[in-house]
Amino acid sequence: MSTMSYCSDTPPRCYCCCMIDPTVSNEAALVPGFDSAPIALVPAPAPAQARATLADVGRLAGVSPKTVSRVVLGSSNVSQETRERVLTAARSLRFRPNHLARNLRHGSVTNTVAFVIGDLTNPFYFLVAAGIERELAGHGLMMILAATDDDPASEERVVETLLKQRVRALLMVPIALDQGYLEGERQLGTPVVCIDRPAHNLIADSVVLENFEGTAEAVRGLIRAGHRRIAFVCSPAALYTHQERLRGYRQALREAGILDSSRWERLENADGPTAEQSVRELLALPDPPTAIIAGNNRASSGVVRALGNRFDTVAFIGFDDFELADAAGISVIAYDPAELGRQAARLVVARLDDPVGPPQQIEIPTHLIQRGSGELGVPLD
Amino acid sequence: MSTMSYCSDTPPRCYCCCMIDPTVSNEAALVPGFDSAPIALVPAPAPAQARATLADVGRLAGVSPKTVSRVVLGSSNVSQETRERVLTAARSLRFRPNHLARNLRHGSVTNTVAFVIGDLTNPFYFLVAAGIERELAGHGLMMILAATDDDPASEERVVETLLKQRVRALLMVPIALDQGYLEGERQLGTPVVCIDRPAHNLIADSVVLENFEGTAEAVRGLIRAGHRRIAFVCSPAALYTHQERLRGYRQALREAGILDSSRWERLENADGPTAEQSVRELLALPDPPTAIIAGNNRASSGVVRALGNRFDTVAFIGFDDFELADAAGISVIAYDPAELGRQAARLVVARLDDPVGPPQQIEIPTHLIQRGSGELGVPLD
DNA sequence: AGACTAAATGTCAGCGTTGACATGAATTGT
DNA sequence: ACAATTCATGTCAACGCTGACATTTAGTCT
Repeated sequence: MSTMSYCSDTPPRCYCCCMIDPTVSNEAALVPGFDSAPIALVPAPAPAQARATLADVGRLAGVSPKTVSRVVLGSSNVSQETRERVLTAARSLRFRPNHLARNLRHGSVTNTVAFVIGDLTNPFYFLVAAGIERELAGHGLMMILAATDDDPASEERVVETLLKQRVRALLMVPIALDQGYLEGERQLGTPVVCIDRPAHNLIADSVVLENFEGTAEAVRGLIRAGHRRIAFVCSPAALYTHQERLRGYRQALREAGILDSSRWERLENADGPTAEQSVRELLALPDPPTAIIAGNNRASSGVVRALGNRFDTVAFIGFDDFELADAAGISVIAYDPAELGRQAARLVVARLDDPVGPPQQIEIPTHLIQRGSGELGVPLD
Repeated sequence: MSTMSYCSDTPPRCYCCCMIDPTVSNEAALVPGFDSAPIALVPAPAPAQARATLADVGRLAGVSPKTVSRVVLGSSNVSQETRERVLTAARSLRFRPNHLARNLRHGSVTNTVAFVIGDLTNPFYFLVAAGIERELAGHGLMMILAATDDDPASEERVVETLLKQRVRALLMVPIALDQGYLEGERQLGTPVVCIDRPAHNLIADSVVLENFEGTAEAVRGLIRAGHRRIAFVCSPAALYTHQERLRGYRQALREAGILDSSRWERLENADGPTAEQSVRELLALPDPPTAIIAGNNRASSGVVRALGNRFDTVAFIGFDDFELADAAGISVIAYDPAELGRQAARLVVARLDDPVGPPQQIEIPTHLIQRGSGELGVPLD
């Protein structure tokens, strides 16, 4: 059948070293820059029965493949009698039109839109994906999900693979510092829409949150409630979103005459444990903060853990809503992640329609949900 | 360019009635059963510059398309000098091999595996998807996500669309009551792997949770702690998973001599509010339960809300872990959703390797995480 | 030198589909 | 009754790519 050697006689076998895809032929050794993925594909199964084509159906129905094609596409120029004969034949052969061939014929335009995410385990992106999926489905487009594991180098590799599959458009959460490698593709007509952060060195549409204003407004509320020592706990400042939120935080403080807040800023790491640690440190200060802002949902988890029973002595507002925040009475700066996805998908569709219009940037509004934790006043010292 | 009429002069335009895909030609009216989706596609953009093909690159480099193909595939039978000339030409034309054409040539076998989910907004499936994506990526396969919105009728429609795209395999959370419509496709060599619940009328591999034993073991623990009035709150009993968990619950009670538990079973609806309501009702009984089992994570949310401050008087164990359950000290029957996805993806790969082996069913182990809420004893009456 | 091998490259066909165009039959108009 | 029109169907080529096979060129061996 095919010449394969395995390192084990019985399944489960090793697929990383033993498998050679017979459909790729033994020519395939893959060249960097083109088919760079150093991954052996699993072999195609040997089908007991071949898949029926238009020609097969035509043969059975006694008509030409073209007539079958007409029936399948619903052309009106087919006699009722022929149509029925063809449909019967098609059903009996379990015919299913081959969209690869159709798309090739039509200039290799597919209905697939890729969504490239860094970290698949962040529930935030899932809700975004849900919004995208739904919006795209309404336009006959399918969403393909690809992850880059937050690895900038992997981003280009993944995108390259997707482009070879001729995806119709790209939706992405930019990870790499430079998306310039996509400029050529954009000129070839592939829309690129960035989500949550803007692209660099690439003319692309984008959908971002009201990071600056949302955070500033929350901090202004704390200040109005009398707080002066307000901490900001978050992930590395390098990320666009966190930059913006930090800017918003500082802006609100500045308005209140607090010019240097570096003492209350903890920006090192997004992971729960570290945010948790930061909060413990802050609370151990001789003049601990009376209010805390968490820059994202992971930081919020950390803050919740660190506050423990001191929960009603320190005001707290988190950016991003999370499950059970309502039950716990935690105030958050919230927004609709699905709306983010929906708007991004809309931009894709708009861009497919008008490839040359000026780039658009949509800002998804945020709003403060008051549940108690953010409305605490300043404790009497 | 193309003959399109819009119902509005300026974007954003209506894409549901105005758009005709010029690539699909005006023949396209779509026939039920084949291209049934009643959705007009967005038009292909008019690229400023055409996409380069092997022939274009060959022309520029002064060689035949086949030689370019050899270079791209990394064949060794190309002189170093030619190789470089070709690579230069390819880069300057921004050449990118067309996988549609390649796949067509190779018998329409793609590297795309579809994951069909009912409800995209359930974070559980996202973690599963993450596991799938990662495992598949290791085998050179991409994951395409499709949602059915928990609509059984939509399932077949979505699957049909995917099959026309010639996905390599199907991963699905079965929603419809019958997957028999896939039997033909399976015989054609497309592996089908069911996740979380088994398929009906279809020989398919599946990955499910240790629903029965996990629940039974949790209930046994409650019984050992002295509980006799143990409630079970969950979604409709029709779902396989909930059936199994309910069975496990009843089994453990039966072992303790409690033969009729219907009084403590609340199975109506998975949504938080309703589970919440159920718990309130249970607690209002003259002989309220001293322990509660929640059948899934949504029910758990409801229970948490309903318990409120009575949290330390009623023992509680939820099926499925959830964010901040640790901070809240809630005991859960947990498992690794990513592992579910990983194993499912492994089954896909194994099935691609051996299409005819006997169907496999993998059970993902669950384990009780004790955090306090499930270890409460029986209050003194 | 002539036969023989290996390496580099080319020619061709076909994967399944559908536009463009052609053909033949039935229907219409005058 | 005959051209003009409409309808049903067929033929062919091409989308981009790569296996199978053919050809050319350079290099090796006796």
